[in-house]
Amino acid sequence: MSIHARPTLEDVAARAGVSRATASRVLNSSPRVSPEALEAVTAAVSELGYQPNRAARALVTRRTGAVAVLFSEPEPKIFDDPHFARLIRAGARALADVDVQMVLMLVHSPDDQARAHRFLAGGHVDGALVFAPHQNDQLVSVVKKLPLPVVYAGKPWGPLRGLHLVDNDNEGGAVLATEHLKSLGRKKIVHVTGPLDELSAIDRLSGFKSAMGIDDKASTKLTANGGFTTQGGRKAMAELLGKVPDLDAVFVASDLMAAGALEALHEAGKRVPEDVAVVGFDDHVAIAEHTEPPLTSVRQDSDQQVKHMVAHLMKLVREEPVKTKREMLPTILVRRESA
Amino acid sequence: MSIHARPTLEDVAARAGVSRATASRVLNSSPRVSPEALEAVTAAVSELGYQPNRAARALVTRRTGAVAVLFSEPEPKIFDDPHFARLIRAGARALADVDVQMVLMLVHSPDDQARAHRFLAGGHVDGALVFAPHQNDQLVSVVKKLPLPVVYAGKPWGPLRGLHLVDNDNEGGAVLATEHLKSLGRKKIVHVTGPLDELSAIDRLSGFKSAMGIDDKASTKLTANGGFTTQGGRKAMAELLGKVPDLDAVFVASDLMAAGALEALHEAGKRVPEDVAVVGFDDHVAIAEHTEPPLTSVRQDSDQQVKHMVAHLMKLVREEPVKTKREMLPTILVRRESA
DNA sequence: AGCCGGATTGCGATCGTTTTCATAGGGAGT
DNA sequence: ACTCCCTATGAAAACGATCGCAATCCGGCT
Repeated sequence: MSIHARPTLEDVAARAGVSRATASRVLNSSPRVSPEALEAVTAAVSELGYQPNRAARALVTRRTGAVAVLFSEPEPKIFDDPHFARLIRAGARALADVDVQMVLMLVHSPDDQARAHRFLAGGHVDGALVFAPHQNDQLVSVVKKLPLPVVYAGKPWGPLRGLHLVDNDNEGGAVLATEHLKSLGRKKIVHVTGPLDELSAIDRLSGFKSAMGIDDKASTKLTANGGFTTQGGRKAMAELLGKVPDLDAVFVASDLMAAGALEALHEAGKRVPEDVAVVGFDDHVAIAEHTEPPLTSVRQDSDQQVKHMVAHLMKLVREEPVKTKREMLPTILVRRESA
Repeated sequence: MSIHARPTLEDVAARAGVSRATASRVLNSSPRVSPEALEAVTAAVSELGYQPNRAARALVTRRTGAVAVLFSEPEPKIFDDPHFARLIRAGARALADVDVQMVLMLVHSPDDQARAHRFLAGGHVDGALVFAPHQNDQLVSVVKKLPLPVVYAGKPWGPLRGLHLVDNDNEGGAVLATEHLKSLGRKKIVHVTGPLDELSAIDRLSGFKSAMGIDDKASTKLTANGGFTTQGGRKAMAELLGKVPDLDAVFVASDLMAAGALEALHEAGKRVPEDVAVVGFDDHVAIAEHTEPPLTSVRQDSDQQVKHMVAHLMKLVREEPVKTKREMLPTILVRRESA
């Protein structure tokens, strides 16, 4: 063992005066080790600054200690939407916490899909976290038929049976928002939706409808699509001001759109919240706290969501039993000044 | 070999009627293989859908086939600045292209630094790409003393000797922008800087000063710090309008700030570009094309930058000779309507 | 004293590659 | 025909961990 070579388990064992096997058992916290052995090995490990060789371990355990994180999202969104950065960050954190490598793949083109498929099928990772909210996402169909543990963020489009996922309670959050507006005494409440090829947007719309006690036909008169972008939110709000001149409250399905909606309201000379009360969704602090006025919003905790996804995935990877295939995370209303 | 087990090199060799060694040589494109062997093995590989086992390879080559991508940035920025998403995306793409796994680490707290240090020292990756623009970044000092190939994005703070980096020509770009404004006949040109603990911001300021032919003292009268945020850009612009009432052009050190600056100019009743010409920096399309009016900006190609960083790093990893330790990427001016 | 059984331990095989070294094969040169 | 050399190949030894199996130790019983 030269000075510069990293110590191996063999070195640790020698130093601790035990065999490789025993040292290994200590590292994997097996119960079948004597207290003395445990202590000796632990000491040796820290004295030598030993770190297990991932490759060697992976070779024999047939686990890579890495998971793929797949984002399927059209180009422009990734750049604009701060939600992504947040999710990526949460993923990096949560995976690092369990000492698993995160392999990030951004999948857009069919080329990317092919690459992702090859990579996943190649057994380079133990599992995958998939963020693919859109309708007919090819990535989902590709991933589905792979013999690989997968946990989805939110509901992917298509049949859900057999899929593992962690979703936010979009519908419940929308009900919360709408009820809040009603409780303020608002009579004419409208809704700016997200793109209706995303189930989160659809669920928020359902929540709105059910809290309002209206059906599809009635709801088209009270809603407009803002596409989850600031510009879209602005336009949708303007549209609604035209369709429903006497509106006095609006539930906007994302904070990004709400920022746009506020601009449109200001331009139309409406005061918030006096004339029109506004509730957003996401509780994206960087946005919600800096709008004029600060935005009341439904909080969905992405950090928690990702953390749960990771925990769930790791169970699947270790083939531990999971109680539920689908987890639903609660949402809460955060009051600021806009409603 | 059961149906479900992935084929090994042994299987490929058997099918091709050669030995493991020869098959391996084909996979690593060694020159010492006969054309027939090459063909037979290639065929066998594709028939079996063989994919080499990374762990086994890593074990013997002592290379992991993974590199770390480290971002050191205070929390809020990561969420707001679209530049990050772009860099991450470019990194994912460029690394996937060379079939290397990207391990993303976002490093903020001292805790994160410790974790990163442990991880990097643990030999879990072959090298690292480091994005750490700020002064006195602990991450840089940690990374520096590791015996690990590292390529920096832009100049890290501190002594540069021995460091490998790929930088954009910030100074040149700033000169380009300023000269352009001069060539439009503008007489009173001011500059909104980025945070002066980032060398990119400093370099852009130097470019401005040298194109204007002014010294430090003169420059403080003509500049204000916008901190690379939209809000900051707005405030800085307002400040400059106060300090230099007769200004007729402004070079803003980032598009994000330029968006803020435009708002401030509109509020002050200035027309762009008639009263005040504006040039941004980054050519961040999602911003520059949607401002009012569309923004003339200096393009720095982040995709290229990252691609070069990856190429450079891979050379270091393979211990190939590199001609220059430092690469400088050119910038160009993209004209739109603001100047 | 002899035997039994549970708790610890170590031996050695194993994972799937790369790589060194020795060998076989086959012109070319004498 | 014999050597010489160069090319293509294969046998086998790594790489550093995990884990099944057998061996050892020890106290407690008979």
